[in-house]
Amino acid sequence: MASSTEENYLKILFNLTHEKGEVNISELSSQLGVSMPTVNSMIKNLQKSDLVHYEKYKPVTLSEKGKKTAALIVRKHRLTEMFLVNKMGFGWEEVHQIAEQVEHIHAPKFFERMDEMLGFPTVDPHGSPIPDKHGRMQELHYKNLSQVKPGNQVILVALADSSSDFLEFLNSRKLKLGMELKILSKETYDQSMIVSYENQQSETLSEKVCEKLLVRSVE
Amino acid sequence: MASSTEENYLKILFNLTHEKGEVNISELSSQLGVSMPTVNSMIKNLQKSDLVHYEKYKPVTLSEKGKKTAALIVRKHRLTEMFLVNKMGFGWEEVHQIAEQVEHIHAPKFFERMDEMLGFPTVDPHGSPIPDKHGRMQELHYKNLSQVKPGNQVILVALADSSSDFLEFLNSRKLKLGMELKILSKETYDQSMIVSYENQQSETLSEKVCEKLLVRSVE
DNA sequence: AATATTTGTTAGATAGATCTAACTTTGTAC
DNA sequence: GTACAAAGTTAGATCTATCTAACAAATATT
Ligand SMILES: [Mn+2]
Ligand SMILES: [Mn+2]
Ligand SMILES: [Mn+2]
Ligand SMILES: [Mn+2]
Repeated sequence: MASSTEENYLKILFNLTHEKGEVNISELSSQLGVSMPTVNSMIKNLQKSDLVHYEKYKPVTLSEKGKKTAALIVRKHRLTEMFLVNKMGFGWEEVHQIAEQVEHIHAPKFFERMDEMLGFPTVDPHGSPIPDKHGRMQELHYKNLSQVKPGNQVILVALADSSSDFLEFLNSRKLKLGMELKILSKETYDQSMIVSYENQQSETLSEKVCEKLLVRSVE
Repeated sequence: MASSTEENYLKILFNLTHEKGEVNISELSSQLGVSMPTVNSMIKNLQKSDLVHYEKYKPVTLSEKGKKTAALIVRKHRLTEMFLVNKMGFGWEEVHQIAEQVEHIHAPKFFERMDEMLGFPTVDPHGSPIPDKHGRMQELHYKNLSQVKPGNQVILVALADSSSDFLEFLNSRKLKLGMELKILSKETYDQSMIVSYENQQSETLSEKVCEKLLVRSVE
């Protein structure tokens, strides 16, 4: 069985693969906060357990076994976040650090029970998909709000950044998933947008923020 | 901060202190499933952090700091067991192994929230007291059922053994905490007792079982 | 009291996860 | 196409948690 340390490597490998396609040693090093030699030796280790494919000086890729293992950890992480928000009353900005620890618990029934109590959710509180119990995750490709043309109306469905800083920013602007947003205008100089939501307030959102808001069109 | 390993040593030290008064290296060794030299070196380690008092060839005792640290881990363990039973629908025989892992999570709000949701319970699903958030635990000294005289009526309030084997045995006899029991008779040869509960069935319980059932008198 | 058993300690080894320093390979810029 | 910078590797050290083998102290048995 993989140690917590190994599990953290696999999970970051899994997330970086989906975000950027390729994963190299220096990226892992900075994401994990450990030195490159440490990553190098751990990767050799994971290779011995057939969890990754690796050749000297080439990017690291997860094996099928590694992908499934990683997906099941991500599943535990996201189910935990959902449970903390929906069943225990935490804010979406508070749950990541707790889930980071709970994801390493080995107790299948514990997570099955969470899943049941939550009604088998398919996304976490930040809109990220929850892999199923076989480790299959649907790839959701949403638009950035920054790519939407003025006059259009969309629904906020997920976030490309779940850092607590960003989540607190969204709290301060009363932005929540599921909200309908209408793009009133876009400033050509800095790409900032004026957005109104649900007939109430309207806010100016910088390009940086709009790039992190993932939306789908109102059908 | 103490590692999970150190936390497990402290917790067992805490429990053994309450059960037997003294704690020696070989007892720790067998309870933890590690060799005596391993315990010896870990105890020196805990001593360096002022968590235990220790002199060569003498029993180990927790320092005040160690007692409080241990009590707070026991608190997390027992709150978790209570949460799993009362809020997640687990049986009392299923929760110990999960709590053994969850107790090492560092997230005060997580356990405070459990506590609130449970209505600030004072005992766990096996009747063991839950230390308060300052690490103070009330010492409950109940009678053994085996010490009760025939004809008397008592309430089952706690267990001196929470192993899943024993809990499954209790399940099979439909014994639950809070039940009123009446001692019908006691066999002088083997100290077994015939006990009736709540007017329904009556069961013969061996001495071994009666010693593990903690009761208080019906007032 | 002498001996045997149990309990505890010391020494030395190993495995996992990490580091720094030094070196090598790969990729980029001129 | 040489030279520089960035990325990656190797070697060697450290710290934690564990083990076994050998020895020592405390306790129990006869
Ligand atoms: Mn998260
Ligand atoms: Mn983690
Ligand atoms: Mn327990
Ligand atoms: Mn534990």
